[in-house]
Amino acid sequence: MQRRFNPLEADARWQAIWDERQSFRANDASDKPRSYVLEMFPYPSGRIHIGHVRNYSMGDVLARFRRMTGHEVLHPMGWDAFGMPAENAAMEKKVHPGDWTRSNIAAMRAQLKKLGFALDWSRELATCEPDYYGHEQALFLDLYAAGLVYRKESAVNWDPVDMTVLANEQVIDGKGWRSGAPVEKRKLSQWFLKITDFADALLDGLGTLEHWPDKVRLMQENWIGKSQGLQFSFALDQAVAGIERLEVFSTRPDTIFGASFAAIAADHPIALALAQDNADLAAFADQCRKSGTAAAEIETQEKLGYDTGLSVLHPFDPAIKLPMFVANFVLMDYGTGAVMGVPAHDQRDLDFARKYMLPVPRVVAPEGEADAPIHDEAFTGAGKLVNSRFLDGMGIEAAKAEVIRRAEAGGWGKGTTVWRLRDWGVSRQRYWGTPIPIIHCDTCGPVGVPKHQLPIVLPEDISFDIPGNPLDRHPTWKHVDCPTCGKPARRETDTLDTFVDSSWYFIRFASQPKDRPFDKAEAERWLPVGQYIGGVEHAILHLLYARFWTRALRHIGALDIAEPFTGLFTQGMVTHETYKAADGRWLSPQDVRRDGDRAIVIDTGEVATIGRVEKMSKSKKNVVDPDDIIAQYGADAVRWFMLSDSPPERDLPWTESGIEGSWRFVNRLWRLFGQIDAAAEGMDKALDRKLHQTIDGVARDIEALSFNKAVAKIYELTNAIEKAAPSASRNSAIRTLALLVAPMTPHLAEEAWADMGGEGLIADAAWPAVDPALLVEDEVTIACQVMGKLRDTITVAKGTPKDELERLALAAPNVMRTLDGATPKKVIVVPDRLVNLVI
RNA sequence: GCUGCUGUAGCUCAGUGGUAGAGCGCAUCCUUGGUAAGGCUGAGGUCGCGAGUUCAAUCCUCGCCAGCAGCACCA
Repeated sequence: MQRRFNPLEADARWQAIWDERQSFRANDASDKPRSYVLEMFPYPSGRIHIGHVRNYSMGDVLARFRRMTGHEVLHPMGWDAFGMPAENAAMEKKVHPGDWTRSNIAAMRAQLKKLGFALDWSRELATCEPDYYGHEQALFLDLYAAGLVYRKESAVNWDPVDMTVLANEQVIDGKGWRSGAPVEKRKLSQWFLKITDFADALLDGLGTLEHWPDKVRLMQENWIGKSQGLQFSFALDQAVAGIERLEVFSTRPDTIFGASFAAIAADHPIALALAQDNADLAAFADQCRKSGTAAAEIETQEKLGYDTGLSVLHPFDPAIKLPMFVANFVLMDYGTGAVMGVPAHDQRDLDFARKYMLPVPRVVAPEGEADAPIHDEAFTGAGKLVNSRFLDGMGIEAAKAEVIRRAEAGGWGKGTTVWRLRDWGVSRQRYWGTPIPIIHCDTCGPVGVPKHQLPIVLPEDISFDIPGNPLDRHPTWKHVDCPTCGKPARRETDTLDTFVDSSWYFIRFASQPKDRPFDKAEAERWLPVGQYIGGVEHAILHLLYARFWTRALRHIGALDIAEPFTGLFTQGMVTHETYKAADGRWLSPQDVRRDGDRAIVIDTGEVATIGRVEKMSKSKKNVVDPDDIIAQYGADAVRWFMLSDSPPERDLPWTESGIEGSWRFVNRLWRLFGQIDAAAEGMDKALDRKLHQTIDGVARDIEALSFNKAVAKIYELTNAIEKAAPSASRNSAIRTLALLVAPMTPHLAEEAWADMGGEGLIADAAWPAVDPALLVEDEVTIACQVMGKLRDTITVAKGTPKDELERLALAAPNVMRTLDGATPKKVIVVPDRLVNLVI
């Protein structure tokens, strides 16, 4: 039996069988332990890319492994189907966003199926269908009723040519990415979700997420940005436009006696008022607004200020007057838009003070350094308060508490927590999204759509011929009667941010009744998601929003889960070399042939420049199409390559030789599977031991998502089996090997299993049991060292006593030669490990 | 600037307080009736650098260097 493994034929055959038997359908009624394995659902851009293949291969290995270890597994797939690319396609190609999206979904579904993933397709959903977004509207109304949704004016990036709102990343150098027109800031009334109500809970919750990468937790922590301090007010020495006090926030109220100036943002109400009749100040403020916020600019930007000529009075001593500046480093949208400047203990304030020759009084100092002058570096370390009247001698924390206490007693300040996190603006002035289920009535104001009228379905007859929001200019769609008073009213024409769609899809996967978003009890049986796998680019927004949404649902009693994803894994990208032609054009890998260290352009024979290894992207042309690769090598070789080599959290460089190596290995396995020798007898203890160590190790590695380690162990086992002489042990090892690779190369494994006469499908088989007795070696190799240097080794039975080891080591030929008759001064014996002789 | 991660063979990575490993690549040879291949053998490593702990450090500790990533005038 030496026929070749033919993946094209075998892949399709097994996929059809799994489909037919509904092998991967999750059983809601099962009493097995449950395991919810989820990969971030894709945006239906039209084609699966290699990054998806890597992501879903990892999830699939885990899902299949969990099935083999007796779990009832939920492993679903769906489509994050709303969003701008569909509208862009509509404008460029004159196709309806719905048609475009649905045909993309069909194409990508077919691609995914060709990879043989163990998915429960019966739960497939697309967020652009009314039977999904209608339920989302219901949830939105529930949150609205609970006071977690509100409306307020907010500035947006407005593209005056496309007549549309742009996301921040669509604004390039102040211009719209598509139109190139200068972007305007416009104030629009928009809907917000009160994520800030949960800021503390979301921050605290991070502590419970032990199976999340530290870096993601840290990123969320930074994003939430909790700072505690004192918010207090300075009295102004003269009122400006009726404003008599300046509110500031400080995390270092202990340094209040070190303040030597106050600074306000260019957009601060006081600055705006003063600029009315001060052209210089107005010009300065304009300059501040223009300066960029890019990291590089911030790094080099000089601290600039404009002296208002006004002063503020120190709250503990009105005799102390501090000058008030407008400064370019104070941000209006953080805290109160005003700060107290303490140059000795804040670097920015110090830079500023040096420039404007302001005093730099030191108020915190380590023991004995009270008089140490401040030079170019602000002192932010620990110490005791000095030059601070009643605070002198206190530690920093005690001083903070004391200042807050006195401020609260005096009624001019309050201990406060300031968050970087803002409420979540969910309004998008676009067509291809979930319509916000609100009706605006001149009499009643905004009114939630009654639930029985849901879903509010997007109108189909729209056009993208002219700029602007098609919903807003649709002739009839927005005209409805007010559900409360019956008078003519208007629908909200904004749609929801697509991050709302992805904030609860994992719940809908777990339970999808027709008449409501989900069944509480049913969803709670599957949730939370035990293992979530996706790209680190979603580390902040998607994951934070989903966490918020889950908590909000708990708040309204809809679902009693605190955290949606107890386990999170962020996988690395798939990268590829880049190639450039002599004229600077990017070349695709198909156009280039590798020849040793050089890359040759196939058509012309020219030498191409080999560039950096980068994330695959269309612009650099360094993409490979999964379809091509699958057609060439089959699904299993692709899956195997995705799992081997690089640790999953790191980037994986795609190489031609790598995929070829995987293909060769698949064939090597196939040949090996054909080598069961019915006539062979006898045990091979060493092989048995290797087998059981591998079963154990691979299981641990898969549980830890260390797929590359599992792959390495399977390579080792394969080597060992190939080298072993025929025996009953070897036959058994070959059979077991099929089980070990079943989660990774399932088509090959099924084929081999059938060939070997295995019972049923290998997809339904159990993970092989480990014999613990075989995990330990009974013979060990002992290192024999002289002065810590290895001179010889001896092989002995495990547990050989110390004195015996010492005797054997002294007799080892190379040891004797090295000792050359000398008597060891000291002998170190570590049983089962080594003997070290010190002379 | 702050935080985190990484540094082991040409490449991608396992690994361990005590003999340094795999895949790919490379070289030699064999096979050409497993053949869009298969196999034998082999070369190749101051385990980033420096110090400390230890009988013994690639591994533990400290310092440094390099690369990558995230955050960032956040008061």
